[in-house]
Amino acid sequence: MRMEVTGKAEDYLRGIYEITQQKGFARIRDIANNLTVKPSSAVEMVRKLDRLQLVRYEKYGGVLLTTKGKEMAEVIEKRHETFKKFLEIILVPENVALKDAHVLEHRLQPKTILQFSKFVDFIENAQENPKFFKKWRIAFKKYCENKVK
Amino acid sequence: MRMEVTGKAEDYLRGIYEITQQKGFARIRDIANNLTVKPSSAVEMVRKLDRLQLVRYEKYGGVLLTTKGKEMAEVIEKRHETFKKFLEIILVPENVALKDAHVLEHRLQPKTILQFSKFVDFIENAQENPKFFKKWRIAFKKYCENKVK
DNA sequence: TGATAAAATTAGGATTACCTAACTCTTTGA
DNA sequence: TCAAAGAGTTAGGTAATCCTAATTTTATCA
Repeated sequence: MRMEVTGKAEDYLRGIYEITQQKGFARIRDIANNLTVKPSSAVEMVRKLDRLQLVRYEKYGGVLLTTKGKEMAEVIEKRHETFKKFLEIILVPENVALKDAHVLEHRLQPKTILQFSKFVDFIENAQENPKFFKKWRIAFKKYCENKVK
Repeated sequence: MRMEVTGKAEDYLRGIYEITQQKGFARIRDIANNLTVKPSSAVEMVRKLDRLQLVRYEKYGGVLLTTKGKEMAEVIEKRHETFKKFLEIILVPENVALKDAHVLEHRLQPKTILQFSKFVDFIENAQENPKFFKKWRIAFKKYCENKVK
């Protein structure tokens, strides 16, 4: 069995991170709910993450992120936020954006992710000329509304 | 064996379409090269596409798209172009964009794809106010150059 | 035309991720 | 405290893709 942090492993890591933020630790059941999989699938992945030293896990016990796992989860979380913001900017409805942000996160090369993130910053921050960007967003919204199809 | 047109099947379909545009038909070897897989993998997928009636294929013969397959490939191709253009707009280098456009295409929901495509149109066409958009693109480019990291 | 090279196919495996069903722990409340 | 109920685990499968190595078919050219 090869041991790599695949896209799915990252999803789980982010899920565990989110749960941990709320209640200090994660149970298999929480993880399964968060990822919308069966508990048996969650156990399988958690065992893998344990082998990779990204979480600490004991049978019938809670799941905790290791330092390494937490660091990785934070990078993943940030990337996730970038994609969520980006989808908001291009006016994807929130319920759709929520699912698709996950899809966008995996397998993109660092350079592409960087550019996504720069784009989001450019639009969001834009301290240099706030009016310009407000204008831009309004124009895009209008464009979407008119061209109905 | 369930029979669905998965993400990978779409990749193959687009590959076959591209090859067909150039030389009228596709051989297994061409397909394997286009997709960067071994010929044995190409055979496997081509057989699947044949079962789905998306290509016509005979052992040791060429591969042709059916009408249905061609229609589907055209939709896929257009979507692919949208993502490629989008990556150009956010200044992802072409060699990186080429690979990542593929990644972006799969599993996104129709609404999200529509918004990507509207965004690209908005930026590219922008007949209403060409200066505004030129300004926008230059501003984004500058933004990327300054904020080096 | 027949030997060799090239192309295509098949068989047999591997990987990732998911599931169901049966079991085993743990927790909880009467 | 002890029996259900709930949570977690395991075993055994499925599906999609890909691979290597062996085999078969087709093409080429001396």
